[in-house]
Amino acid sequence: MKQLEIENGDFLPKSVELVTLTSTPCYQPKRIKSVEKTSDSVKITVTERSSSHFPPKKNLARQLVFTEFGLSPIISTSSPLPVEKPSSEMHLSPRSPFSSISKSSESPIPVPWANIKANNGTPKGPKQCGCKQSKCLKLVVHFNAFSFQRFNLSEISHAQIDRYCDCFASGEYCNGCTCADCCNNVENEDLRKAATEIILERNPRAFKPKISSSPCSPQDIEGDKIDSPQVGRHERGCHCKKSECLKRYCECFQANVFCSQNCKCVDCKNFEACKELITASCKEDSTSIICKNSEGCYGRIASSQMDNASRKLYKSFKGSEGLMAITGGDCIDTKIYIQRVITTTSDATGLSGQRLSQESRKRKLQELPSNEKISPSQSFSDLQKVISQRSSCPSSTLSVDPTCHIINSAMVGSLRDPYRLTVANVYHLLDTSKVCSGLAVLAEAAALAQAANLFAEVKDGEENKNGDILGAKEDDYQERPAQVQKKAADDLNLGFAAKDVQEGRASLPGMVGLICNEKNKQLMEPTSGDQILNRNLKNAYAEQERSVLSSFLDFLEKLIISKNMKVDDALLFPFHYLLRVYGTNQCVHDLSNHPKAHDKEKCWHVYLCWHYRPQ
DNA sequence: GAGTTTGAAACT
DNA sequence: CAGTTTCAAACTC
Repeated sequence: MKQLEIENGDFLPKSVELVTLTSTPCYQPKRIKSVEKTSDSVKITVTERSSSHFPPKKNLARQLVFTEFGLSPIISTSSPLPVEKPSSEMHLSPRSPFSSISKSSESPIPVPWANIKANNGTPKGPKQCGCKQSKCLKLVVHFNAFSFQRFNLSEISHAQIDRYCDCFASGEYCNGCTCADCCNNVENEDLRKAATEIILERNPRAFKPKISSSPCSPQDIEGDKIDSPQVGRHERGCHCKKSECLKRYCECFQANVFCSQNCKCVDCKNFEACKELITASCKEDSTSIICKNSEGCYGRIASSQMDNASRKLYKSFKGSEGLMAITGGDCIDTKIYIQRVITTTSDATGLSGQRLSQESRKRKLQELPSNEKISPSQSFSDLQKVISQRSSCPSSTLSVDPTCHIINSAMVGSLRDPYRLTVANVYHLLDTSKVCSGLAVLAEAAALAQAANLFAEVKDGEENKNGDILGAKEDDYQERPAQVQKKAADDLNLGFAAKDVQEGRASLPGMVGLICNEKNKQLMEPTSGDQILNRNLKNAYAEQERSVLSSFLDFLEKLIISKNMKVDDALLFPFHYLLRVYGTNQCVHDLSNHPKAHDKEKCWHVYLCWHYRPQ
């Protein structure tokens, strides 16, 4: 344990001592164990975590030398490896630009709390901490002079609020605070800097903004200025469990950003679809400005059934690589939409209040085959991309966010009602799993439709050239090994078709295989069979998913309007889709007369087999 | 204003 | 990685 004299003798205290109880030669997080202050010295005791690769050396002293203008180089007395310096630099000083500006009433900085009012409606003004045990130096801060210098004002204006000592976090000294035993002042500048250094060393990103800027969606630009989007999202995401991300406990909510994929929150309501609710929530406590950032949140939906639903949704649209390649885009709204769908249907099942324990989730995940262990964000991302095509689909007649205003309208006048109850009035009869089943069926249907189109194209083309060739090729196909047919069906996500093929009763004799055959020969003669298949089916994937999801949105729109839905009506989605695509009731008639009419899903399959039967 | 709740971060 | 502890703000009464 050593003590080093302060270089500038006029700068108190005279010595600063940093003691590491354990240390490693490499960078390891440290913890401030204690801070002892005497009249002429300060001792900061930190512990460093041991590393399995580098057994700790105990009682390794590290010394910090403080000068009036900052920290001198850290001397690591026995470390053979260089200590990893934080990527960011701290230049906290009593006269830091941020400090001087933000404290001023004339500050041009729109400090986060500028618009925050206490519950009694009186402006809180610049935050004043009330720390009692941390000496206003402990724990990580997320906003400081460095970030101020580095990021522009519009970025930092979005509330880099921290739960810990706000004064320290903002690079300011405590002034007029109610804190106890405060070390965040001029007299303890050395301590302050040491703490900062340690925090940075433990986490080089600690002083970087938690809320990052990100592009807003096009519709965000709309609307009045007051509701202009709060650009950005929480970098690390929140983990709220009880607040539904609608209270200021939630860092995202507090920072005026919607929850994002980074979040691991439960029962999240902090996404755009709940804008009205958020507005209401904010109006109630008058503590926040509403934003329109369209970053949806994939906060976990607190329902085991929902987990299943998510998986089903994903499964329905699994195999969308083709679409991914085509779309490539990232429409933010789609996340919101899906979440809204999931959330509301989850609510409808009455399970929204039930939280799926991590244990349960884990178990569920383990139950899945390895190839189905889809991370929520992964499936969500896929769905997002799929639906994003909807807005670019020329045939779409829907608004960008058709249900949003409907939901919101329903909320008008009952803004204080829990979102769950309001929406449940619309969705309460919906059965999530059945809707998902409908989606799965539709995915198959659309794939078939697309396959049929391809088939027709190929057929027409061939007939123009040689009317006899097609029949011959179809005959050829029927003689191909069943594995090839199965592969084609699988790749088109034609579950039932694949099954039929396996069972030796190909419901669509020759069609898929023929398409593959033809396309193979036309485009990809020299490549492998799998490659050929994949390329040929790309467009089919895209059309399949686009069609289904577009239709599903229509369906939901109608569903929301209808208040007399029966549970089984969720299965009407395929029919809705069929009617939309073909504009006929013939399918319904055919299905109702079918021996398997009692099973709507099977009927749907049967109908498709009939509809696309070889002519 | 006191007590409770909440969730981030630290810690084990 | 999961559970626990610490902490300070948010919230409730």
